[in-house]
Amino acid sequence: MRLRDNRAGDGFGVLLKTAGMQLIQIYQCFCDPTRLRILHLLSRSSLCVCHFQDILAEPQVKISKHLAYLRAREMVEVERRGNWMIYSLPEKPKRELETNLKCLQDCVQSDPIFKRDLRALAKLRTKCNEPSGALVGR
Amino acid sequence: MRLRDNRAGDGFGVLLKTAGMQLIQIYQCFCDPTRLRILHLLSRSSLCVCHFQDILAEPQVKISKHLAYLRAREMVEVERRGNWMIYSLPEKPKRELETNLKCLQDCVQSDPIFKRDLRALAKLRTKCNEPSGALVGR
DNA sequence: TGAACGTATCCCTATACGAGTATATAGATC
DNA sequence: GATCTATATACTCGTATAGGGATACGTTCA
Repeated sequence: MRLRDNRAGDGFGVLLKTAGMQLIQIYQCFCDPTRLRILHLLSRSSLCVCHFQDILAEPQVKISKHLAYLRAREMVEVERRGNWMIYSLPEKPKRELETNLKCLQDCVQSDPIFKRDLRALAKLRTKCNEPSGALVGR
Repeated sequence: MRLRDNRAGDGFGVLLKTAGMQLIQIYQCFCDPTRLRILHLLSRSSLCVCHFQDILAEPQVKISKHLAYLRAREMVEVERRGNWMIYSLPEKPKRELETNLKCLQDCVQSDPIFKRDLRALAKLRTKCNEPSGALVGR
Protein backbone atom coordinates (compact mmCIF):
# COMPACT_ATOMS: atom_id res chain seq x y z
CA MET A 1 0.00 0.00 0.00
CA ARG A 2 1.06 3.51 -0.42
CA LEU A 3 0.46 4.98 2.98
CA ARG A 4 2.79 7.72 2.00
CA ASP A 5 5.37 8.75 4.52
CA ASN A 6 6.50 12.29 4.73
CA ARG A 7 10.09 11.90 3.58
CA ALA A 8 9.83 14.66 1.02
CA GLY A 9 8.00 16.96 3.39
CA ASP A 10 5.05 17.01 1.10
CA GLY A 11 2.94 18.60 3.77
CA PHE A 12 0.61 15.68 3.63
CA GLY A 13 2.07 13.32 6.15
CA VAL A 14 0.04 15.04 8.79
CA LEU A 15 -2.95 13.85 6.94
CA LEU A 16 -2.35 10.18 7.71
CA LYS A 17 -5.22 9.97 10.14
CA THR A 18 -7.46 12.69 8.81
CA ALA A 19 -10.50 12.57 6.61
CA GLY A 20 -8.22 13.33 3.70
CA MET A 21 -6.20 10.21 4.13
CA GLN A 22 -9.31 8.13 4.61
CA LEU A 23 -10.37 9.50 1.29
CA ILE A 24 -7.16 8.59 -0.49
CA GLN A 25 -7.55 5.03 0.66
CA ILE A 26 -11.14 4.97 -0.45
CA TYR A 27 -10.22 6.23 -3.88
CA GLN A 28 -7.38 3.71 -4.10
CA CYS A 29 -9.93 1.00 -3.44
CA PHE A 30 -12.36 2.46 -5.92
CA CYS A 31 -9.94 2.77 -8.80
CA ASP A 32 -10.05 -0.83 -9.94
CA PRO A 33 -13.06 -2.15 -11.85
CA THR A 34 -13.23 -5.45 -10.01
CA ARG A 35 -13.11 -3.76 -6.63
CA LEU A 36 -15.66 -1.21 -7.69
CA ARG A 37 -18.04 -3.96 -8.72
CA ILE A 38 -17.41 -5.81 -5.47
CA LEU A 39 -18.20 -2.77 -3.38
CA HIS A 40 -21.22 -1.98 -5.45
CA LEU A 41 -22.58 -5.48 -4.85
CA LEU A 42 -21.75 -5.34 -1.18
CA SER A 43 -23.86 -2.26 -0.73
CA ARG A 44 -26.78 -4.48 -1.64
CA SER A 45 -25.88 -7.69 0.08
CA SER A 46 -23.33 -9.62 2.06
CA LEU A 47 -21.64 -12.14 -0.18
CA CYS A 48 -19.05 -14.87 -0.10
CA VAL A 49 -16.18 -15.37 -2.48
CA CYS A 50 -17.92 -17.94 -4.65
CA HIS A 51 -20.81 -15.55 -5.18
CA PHE A 52 -18.43 -12.95 -6.49
CA GLN A 53 -16.81 -15.54 -8.71
CA ASP A 54 -20.19 -16.34 -10.10
CA ILE A 55 -21.52 -12.83 -10.54
CA LEU A 56 -18.35 -11.19 -11.78
CA ALA A 57 -17.17 -14.21 -13.74
CA GLU A 58 -13.63 -13.76 -12.54
CA PRO A 59 -11.16 -16.34 -11.23
CA GLN A 60 -11.05 -17.06 -7.54
CA VAL A 61 -7.53 -15.73 -7.02
CA LYS A 62 -8.44 -12.41 -8.47
CA ILE A 63 -11.54 -12.01 -6.35
CA SER A 64 -9.78 -13.21 -3.25
CA LYS A 65 -6.89 -10.84 -3.67
CA HIS A 66 -9.06 -7.84 -4.27
CA LEU A 67 -11.06 -8.72 -1.20
CA ALA A 68 -7.83 -8.93 0.78
CA TYR A 69 -6.90 -5.51 -0.54
CA LEU A 70 -10.23 -4.12 0.60
CA ARG A 71 -9.98 -5.85 3.94
CA ALA A 72 -6.51 -4.43 4.60
CA ARG A 73 -7.97 -0.96 4.12
CA GLU A 74 -11.01 -1.69 6.26
CA MET A 75 -13.49 -1.20 3.48
CA VAL A 76 -15.02 -4.62 4.12
CA GLU A 77 -15.41 -7.04 6.98
CA VAL A 78 -15.33 -10.83 6.93
CA GLU A 79 -16.96 -13.52 8.92
CA ARG A 80 -16.41 -17.20 8.50
CA ARG A 81 -19.38 -19.50 8.18
CA GLY A 82 -18.20 -23.06 7.74
CA ASN A 83 -16.17 -23.16 4.61
CA TRP A 84 -17.48 -19.85 3.44
CA MET A 85 -16.08 -16.43 4.12
CA ILE A 86 -18.87 -13.91 4.13
CA TYR A 87 -17.88 -10.40 3.19
CA SER A 88 -19.86 -7.33 4.14
CA LEU A 89 -19.45 -3.62 4.30
CA PRO A 90 -18.30 -2.46 7.73
CA GLU A 91 -20.93 -2.53 10.44
CA LYS A 92 -20.35 1.17 11.01
CA PRO A 93 -18.80 2.56 7.85
CA LYS A 94 -16.89 5.82 8.14
CA ARG A 95 -18.76 8.81 6.89
CA GLU A 96 -16.47 9.27 3.89
CA LEU A 97 -17.01 5.69 2.80
CA GLU A 98 -20.75 5.98 3.11
CA THR A 99 -20.82 9.20 1.17
CA ASN A 100 -18.72 7.77 -1.59
CA LEU A 101 -20.69 4.57 -1.81
CA LYS A 102 -23.82 6.63 -2.27
CA CYS A 103 -22.05 8.65 -4.92
CA LEU A 104 -21.05 5.41 -6.61
CA GLN A 105 -24.61 4.11 -6.63
CA ASP A 106 -25.69 7.35 -8.18
CA CYS A 107 -23.03 7.26 -10.88
CA VAL A 108 -23.45 3.67 -12.02
CA GLN A 109 -27.19 3.27 -11.85
CA SER A 110 -27.50 3.27 -15.62
CA ASP A 111 -24.23 1.53 -16.42
CA PRO A 112 -24.69 -1.79 -18.25
CA ILE A 113 -22.06 -3.71 -16.32
CA PHE A 114 -23.22 -2.66 -12.91
CA LYS A 115 -26.82 -3.26 -13.84
CA ARG A 116 -25.93 -6.70 -15.07
CA ASP A 117 -24.17 -7.40 -11.78
CA LEU A 118 -27.32 -6.52 -9.87
CA ARG A 119 -29.39 -8.75 -12.08
CA ALA A 120 -26.97 -11.60 -11.50
CA LEU A 121 -27.22 -10.96 -7.80
CA ALA A 122 -31.00 -11.14 -7.90
CA LYS A 123 -30.83 -14.38 -9.83
CA LEU A 124 -28.43 -15.84 -7.32
CA ARG A 125 -30.88 -15.03 -4.59
CA THR A 126 -33.65 -17.01 -6.17
CA LYS A 127 -31.66 -20.12 -6.95
CA CYS A 128 -29.27 -20.39 -4.07
CA ASN A 129 -29.47 -20.05 -0.34
CA GLU A 130 -26.08 -21.29 0.66
CA PRO A 131 -24.42 -20.30 2.83
CA SER A 132 -27.25 -19.10 5.00
CA GLY A 133 -26.49 -15.64 6.29
CA ALA A 134 -25.03 -14.42 3.04
CA LEU A 135 -27.18 -12.92 0.35
CA VAL A 136 -29.02 -10.94 2.94
CA GLY A 137 -30.46 -8.00 1.18
CA ARG A 138 -30.00 -4.42 2.24
CA MET B 1 -2.44 4.91 -17.71
CA ARG B 2 -4.17 1.68 -17.10
CA LEU B 3 -6.90 1.72 -19.66
CA ARG B 4 -7.23 -1.96 -19.14
CA ASP B 5 -7.48 -4.10 -22.20
CA ASN B 6 -9.62 -7.14 -22.21
CA ARG B 7 -6.98 -9.81 -22.65
CA ALA B 8 -8.19 -11.88 -19.76
CA GLY B 9 -11.81 -11.48 -20.78
CA ASP B 10 -12.56 -9.76 -17.55
CA GLY B 11 -15.93 -8.68 -18.83
CA PHE B 12 -14.97 -5.12 -18.26
CA GLY B 13 -13.43 -4.15 -21.55
CA VAL B 14 -16.85 -3.27 -22.76
CA LEU B 15 -16.88 -0.66 -20.14
CA LEU B 16 -14.18 1.43 -21.76
CA LYS B 17 -16.56 4.11 -22.84
CA THR B 18 -19.26 3.75 -20.25
CA ALA B 19 -19.98 5.64 -17.09
CA GLY B 20 -18.13 2.92 -15.24
CA MET B 21 -14.90 3.55 -17.06
CA GLN B 22 -15.26 7.27 -16.62
CA LEU B 23 -15.53 6.52 -12.96
CA ILE B 24 -12.40 4.39 -12.84
CA GLN B 25 -10.45 7.22 -14.40
CA ILE B 26 -11.91 9.68 -11.97
CA TYR B 27 -10.95 7.53 -9.02
CA GLN B 28 -7.47 7.02 -10.46
CA CYS B 29 -7.12 10.77 -10.53
CA PHE B 30 -8.52 11.15 -7.06
CA CYS B 31 -6.27 8.62 -5.39
CA ASP B 32 -3.21 10.82 -5.03
CA PRO B 33 -3.12 13.55 -2.37
CA THR B 34 -1.54 16.16 -4.61
CA ARG B 35 -4.06 15.63 -7.36
CA LEU B 36 -6.88 15.66 -4.86
CA ARG B 37 -5.75 19.00 -3.54
CA ILE B 38 -5.36 20.35 -7.05
CA LEU B 39 -8.88 19.34 -8.02
CA HIS B 40 -10.25 20.68 -4.79
CA LEU B 41 -8.68 24.05 -5.47
CA LEU B 42 -9.80 24.04 -9.08
CA SER B 43 -13.40 23.68 -8.02
CA ARG B 44 -12.99 27.10 -6.47
CA SER B 45 -10.84 28.86 -9.01
CA SER B 46 -8.84 28.59 -12.18
CA LEU B 47 -5.17 28.57 -11.35
CA CYS B 48 -1.79 28.46 -13.00
CA VAL B 49 1.12 26.22 -12.11
CA CYS B 50 2.92 28.75 -9.99
CA HIS B 51 -0.19 29.25 -7.90
CA PHE B 52 -0.26 25.57 -7.17
CA GLN B 53 3.41 25.64 -6.30
CA ASP B 54 2.70 28.40 -3.88
CA ILE B 55 -0.41 26.99 -2.27
CA LEU B 56 0.61 23.36 -2.09
CA ALA B 57 4.27 24.09 -1.39
CA GLU B 58 5.38 21.42 -3.79
CA PRO B 59 8.11 21.52 -6.45
CA GLN B 60 7.21 22.59 -9.96
CA VAL B 61 7.92 19.21 -11.56
CA LYS B 62 5.59 17.47 -9.23
CA ILE B 63 2.76 19.89 -9.83
CA SER B 64 3.34 19.92 -13.54
CA LYS B 65 3.33 16.17 -13.85
CA HIS B 66 0.20 15.72 -11.85
CA LEU B 67 -1.48 18.34 -13.99
CA ALA B 68 -0.37 16.44 -17.08
CA TYR B 69 -1.84 13.31 -15.59
CA LEU B 70 -5.14 15.08 -15.01
CA ARG B 71 -5.06 16.65 -18.46
CA ALA B 72 -4.51 13.29 -20.14
CA ARG B 73 -7.67 12.02 -18.47
CA GLU B 74 -9.63 15.16 -19.29
CA MET B 75 -10.21 16.14 -15.72
CA VAL B 76 -8.79 19.60 -16.36
CA GLU B 77 -8.39 21.99 -19.25
CA VAL B 78 -5.55 24.37 -19.99
CA GLU B 79 -5.28 27.71 -21.64
CA ARG B 80 -2.10 29.59 -22.24
CA ARG B 81 -1.89 33.22 -21.23
CA GLY B 82 1.55 34.54 -22.05
CA ASN B 83 4.00 32.50 -20.09
CA TRP B 84 1.33 31.17 -17.83
CA MET B 85 -0.71 28.05 -18.29
CA ILE B 86 -4.08 28.48 -16.68
CA TYR B 87 -5.74 25.31 -15.52
CA SER B 88 -9.46 24.94 -14.98
CA LEU B 89 -12.02 22.26 -14.55
CA PRO B 90 -13.64 21.31 -17.85
CA GLU B 91 -16.12 23.81 -19.23
CA LYS B 92 -18.76 21.09 -19.24
CA PRO B 93 -17.64 18.45 -16.79
CA LYS B 94 -19.12 14.99 -17.16
CA ARG B 95 -21.86 14.20 -14.71
CA GLU B 96 -19.72 11.65 -12.86
CA LEU B 97 -16.94 14.15 -12.36
CA GLU B 98 -19.30 16.78 -11.08
CA THR B 99 -20.93 14.38 -8.68
CA ASN B 100 -17.62 13.21 -7.34
CA LEU B 101 -16.25 16.71 -6.97
CA LYS B 102 -19.26 17.60 -4.89
CA CYS B 103 -18.73 14.48 -2.84
CA LEU B 104 -15.12 15.53 -2.37
CA GLN B 105 -16.10 18.98 -1.16
CA ASP B 106 -18.44 17.38 1.29
CA CYS B 107 -15.84 14.97 2.61
CA VAL B 108 -12.97 17.39 3.10
CA GLN B 109 -14.78 20.43 4.37
CA SER B 110 -13.43 19.97 7.85
CA ASP B 111 -10.04 18.54 6.91
CA PRO B 112 -7.12 20.70 8.09
CA ILE B 113 -5.05 20.36 4.93
CA PHE B 114 -7.83 21.20 2.54
CA LYS B 115 -9.00 24.05 4.71
CA ARG B 116 -5.47 25.41 4.79
CA ASP B 117 -5.34 25.19 1.00
CA LEU B 118 -8.46 27.29 0.72
CA ARG B 119 -7.06 29.87 3.10
CA ALA B 120 -3.88 30.02 1.04
CA LEU B 121 -5.99 30.51 -2.06
CA ALA B 122 -7.87 33.38 -0.48
CA LYS B 123 -4.61 34.98 0.55
CA LEU B 124 -3.25 34.64 -2.96
CA ARG B 125 -6.29 36.43 -4.27
CA THR B 126 -5.70 39.48 -2.14
CA LYS B 127 -2.02 39.87 -2.84
CA CYS B 128 -1.69 38.84 -6.44
CA ASN B 129 -3.51 39.45 -9.64
CA GLU B 130 -1.17 37.95 -12.15
CA PRO B 131 -1.89 36.50 -14.56
CA SER B 132 -5.19 38.20 -15.12
CA GLY B 133 -7.83 35.64 -15.88
CA ALA B 134 -6.62 33.18 -13.35
CA LEU B 135 -7.79 33.27 -9.77
CA VAL B 136 -11.28 33.81 -10.97
CA GLY B 137 -13.55 32.65 -8.22
CA ARG B 138 -16.37 30.24 -8.67
C1' DT C 1 -8.04 -39.86 9.37
C1' DG C 2 -8.38 -38.53 4.97
C1' DA C 3 -10.76 -36.51 1.12
C1' DA C 4 -13.44 -32.62 -0.60
C1' DC C 5 -14.46 -27.98 -0.56
C1' DG C 6 -14.00 -22.92 -0.20
C1' DT C 7 -10.65 -19.64 0.35
C1' DA C 8 -6.05 -17.45 1.13
C1' DT C 9 -1.29 -17.05 0.15
C1' DC C 10 3.21 -17.60 -2.26
C1' DC C 11 5.90 -16.81 -6.20
C1' DC C 12 6.61 -14.67 -10.51
C1' DT C 13 5.97 -11.31 -14.36
C1' DA C 14 4.70 -7.13 -16.46
C1' DT C 15 3.32 -2.64 -15.96
C1' DA C 16 2.16 1.75 -13.66
C1' DC C 17 3.21 5.11 -10.62
C1' DG C 18 5.50 8.87 -7.73
C1' DA C 19 9.41 11.47 -7.14
C1' DG C 20 13.71 13.73 -8.33
C1' DT C 21 17.45 15.75 -11.52
C1' DA C 22 18.42 17.66 -15.55
C1' DT C 23 17.03 19.61 -19.73
C1' DA C 24 13.89 21.35 -23.28
C1' DT C 25 10.27 24.45 -24.94
C1' DA C 26 7.54 28.56 -25.77
C1' DG C 27 6.40 33.17 -25.11
C1' DA C 28 7.96 37.90 -23.40
C1' DT C 29 11.27 41.46 -23.17
C1' DC C 30 15.16 43.81 -24.31
C1' DG D 1 18.77 37.26 -31.49
C1' DA D 2 19.93 36.82 -26.47
C1' DT D 3 17.90 36.23 -22.30
C1' DC D 4 14.48 35.70 -18.80
C1' DT D 5 10.34 33.39 -17.15
C1' DA D 6 6.89 29.85 -16.68
C1' DT D 7 6.07 25.36 -17.73
C1' DA D 8 6.77 20.71 -19.79
C1' DT D 9 9.32 16.59 -20.81
C1' DA D 10 12.99 12.79 -20.63
C1' DC D 11 15.43 9.82 -17.90
C1' DT D 12 16.01 7.05 -13.87
C1' DC D 13 14.99 4.71 -9.58
C1' DG D 14 12.25 2.39 -6.21
C1' DT D 15 7.92 0.66 -5.15
C1' DA D 16 2.97 -0.62 -5.83
C1' DT D 17 -0.13 -3.06 -8.38
C1' DA D 18 -2.72 -6.50 -11.29
C1' DG D 19 -2.79 -10.91 -12.88
C1' DG D 20 -1.95 -15.98 -13.16
C1' DG D 21 -0.31 -20.74 -11.57
C1' DA D 22 0.53 -23.52 -7.91
C1' DT D 23 -0.08 -24.57 -3.38
C1' DA D 24 -1.27 -24.09 1.53
C1' DC D 25 -4.85 -23.57 4.96
C1' DG D 26 -9.07 -24.41 7.65
C1' DT D 27 -13.46 -26.62 7.87
C1' DT D 28 -16.66 -30.19 6.98
C1' DC D 29 -18.04 -34.70 6.07
C1' DA D 30 -17.50 -39.53 5.05
